[in-house]
Amino acid sequence: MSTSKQRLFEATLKLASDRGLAGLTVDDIAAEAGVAKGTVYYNFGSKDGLIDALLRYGLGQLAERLRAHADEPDPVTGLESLVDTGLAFAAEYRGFAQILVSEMWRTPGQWHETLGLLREQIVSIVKDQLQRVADAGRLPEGVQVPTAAAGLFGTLLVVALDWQVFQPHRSRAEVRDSVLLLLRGLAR
Amino acid sequence: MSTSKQRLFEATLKLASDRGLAGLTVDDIAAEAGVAKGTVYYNFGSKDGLIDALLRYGLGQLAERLRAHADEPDPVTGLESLVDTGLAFAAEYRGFAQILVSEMWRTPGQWHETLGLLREQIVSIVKDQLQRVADAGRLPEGVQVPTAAAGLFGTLLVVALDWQVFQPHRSRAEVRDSVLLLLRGLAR
Amino acid sequence: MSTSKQRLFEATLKLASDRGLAGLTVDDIAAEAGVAKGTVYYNFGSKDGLIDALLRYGLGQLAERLRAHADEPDPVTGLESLVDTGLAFAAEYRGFAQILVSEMWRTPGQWHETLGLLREQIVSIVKDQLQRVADAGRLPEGVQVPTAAAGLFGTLLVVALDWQVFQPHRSRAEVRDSVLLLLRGLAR
Amino acid sequence: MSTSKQRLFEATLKLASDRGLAGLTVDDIAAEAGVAKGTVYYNFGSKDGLIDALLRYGLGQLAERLRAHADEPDPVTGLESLVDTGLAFAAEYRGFAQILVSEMWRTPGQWHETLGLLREQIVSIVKDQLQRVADAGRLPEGVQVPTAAAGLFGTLLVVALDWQVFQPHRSRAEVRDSVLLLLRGLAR
DNA sequence: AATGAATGAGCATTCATTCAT
DNA sequence: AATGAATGAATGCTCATTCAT
Repeated sequence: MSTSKQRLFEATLKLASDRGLAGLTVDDIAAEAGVAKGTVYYNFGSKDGLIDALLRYGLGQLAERLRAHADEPDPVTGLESLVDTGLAFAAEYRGFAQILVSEMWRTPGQWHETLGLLREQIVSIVKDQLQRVADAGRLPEGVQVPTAAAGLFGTLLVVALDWQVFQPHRSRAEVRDSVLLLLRGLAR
Repeated sequence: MSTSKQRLFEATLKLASDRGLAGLTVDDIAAEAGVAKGTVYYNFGSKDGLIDALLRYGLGQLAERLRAHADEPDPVTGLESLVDTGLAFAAEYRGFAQILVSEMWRTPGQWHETLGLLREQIVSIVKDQLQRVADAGRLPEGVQVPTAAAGLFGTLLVVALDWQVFQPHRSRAEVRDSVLLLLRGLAR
Repeated sequence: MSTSKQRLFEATLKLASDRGLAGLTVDDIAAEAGVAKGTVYYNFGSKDGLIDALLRYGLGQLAERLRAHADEPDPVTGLESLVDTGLAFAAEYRGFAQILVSEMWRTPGQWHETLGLLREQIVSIVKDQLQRVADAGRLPEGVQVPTAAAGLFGTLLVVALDWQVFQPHRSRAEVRDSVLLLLRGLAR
Repeated sequence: MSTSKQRLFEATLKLASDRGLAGLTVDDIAAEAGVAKGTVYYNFGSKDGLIDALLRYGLGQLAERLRAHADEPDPVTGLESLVDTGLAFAAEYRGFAQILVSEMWRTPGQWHETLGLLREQIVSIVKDQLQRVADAGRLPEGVQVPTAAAGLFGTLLVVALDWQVFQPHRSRAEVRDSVLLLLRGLAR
């Protein structure tokens, strides 16, 4: 990836953490990245194009990290590891998580299509891990894996943000453990 | 409440469902409500004033409905009832749920203060209900009630929206049951 | 017509005479008219909208003036009078004539549709006058009235502009007479 | 002429037919020509330089064609032949004719100086031909040759474009004949 | 001789807000 | 209590031009 693109991604993420996507101007992004405004349009065509590319890039990174735990032998441990990874990612890229939660469920939002596809990707990883837990007979009867996966994804996102925004005094370990406790409720 | 205010609330909610708060103009809101633009400023002082009042109004309604189940004798049944009510509210006022999820965790968001107060109110209701479950010894050991309450609030919001936006074919009953199943995992 | 609209028409015409339509900025038009930039958008929706309205307004004025000579008893005199009126109009509203000649034959130009309709209107007036000349047996045999009308309209426009731009030293009377001489060639 | 220059001329002409000069970007021209944007600046120094060179090139071609009929023995036949050639040129290079008519009478237009010189060249050829007709005593008395020449040039341009844009169904022969009929009116 | 990534001044447009009625 | 014409700061975007390769 070109230096300009990388710098613009980083600048966008940094500013989005502070102000959200709505209050983000191309002027500011370019200034923060240390490039001219035109560079945004040369590389991404539009502000939307930049955000779209950023979403794909960021969610790609997340997917990669989440997949890294797929080969854990114990399915429940793997699921816990997945949760831990998700939390760590949200903490590291808070701006990104805020973008996701702001835009993901906006009906015809400008990036709805992109987000739908990316969500499918992530949810699918969670689903696979949950399925392994289910196959091991460690999910309560009646739980539908696809629904549970979608729910778990959203919950993780929201819990991570709630922690950062409203309970910043809590340690990451505390939050991770409380989510894991909830998950543990699932296991017989 | 005056007719104009009521009409403006309804118009805002309707439009927010389609476009989110960011893409909402005072012109559009006034047109949808069938009043002149000046009326918004006469009644609420500013666009932010309108949104702020709308948030207080909507969350007040939600709090009222949630509290209605506080006197259920069995705490677990009460918790389930609370979830059911939350889902129903989100389905009925989708635009409102979208506003919440879009704005709630935006750090210096324009309505951050208002939302923080309102969130506290709702989370507190959930917390009370969860505490009753804990007091009855039906929560897994180690679960911290305040954390769990915040998490449950966010999860409910997110699951409801995910249902409406990405899985509209599913019936409300299905979604409710799957959330309840997860909750049931908590109970021994 | 509102004051703002009128002022914007006049300002646009004035500036278009100096710089043509291409080099015209909304900032400059608004400043010249003594209104805020937003007023352009409030009244006309866009820069194109302003130009479009201006074309309709200006061509309407021209049509009105041209029709004023329709009741001249002698058809050839009427035609000469029409030419004279056209020249006077072009001299008075040079900017308008420049807009017309710049945009009229631009294939998918932004105002192509509007211009086509308006051209039809003017050409039709010329056509009626020419038809009266033809009915009086004073057109050379074989001349097709519709074609001749379209040609006369364009010629008038171009001769008027050529006079103003490249031969400003010539008096209006001279130019009028030379065009009339050409026309007189038509008459037996 | 280098290949790049030729390709850029052709590309500019092609695009100008569709969009006029104003809506023409260096990006588009270079893309259409199949060269890099920098090549325009390497060869012509600026966009204006390219247009300027194109105008000289195109009008040179036209002048060459028009002069080819100067040795026709009968002056009226020569004039008719000149008209025919002009129409044919406009039909072949419509984009060029559109550029001319759009820019020729724009007062301080960017290429005003160049266009003035070139116009003089063409008008001079027409003037010579008309003078021969006048010398043969076949112009109505009182017609001033310089004025008539300027008028004929503009008329030809405008009639040709009107035909292409608003009356494309008419055959070229028809248009030629109707212009010639008008001219014939000039002859005793 | 040619390239194309990068630039930044300039522009059309949006929209919350004001105020005279 | 309500209106809507007018405002102007703010913003996304365009495009001719430059320059290192």
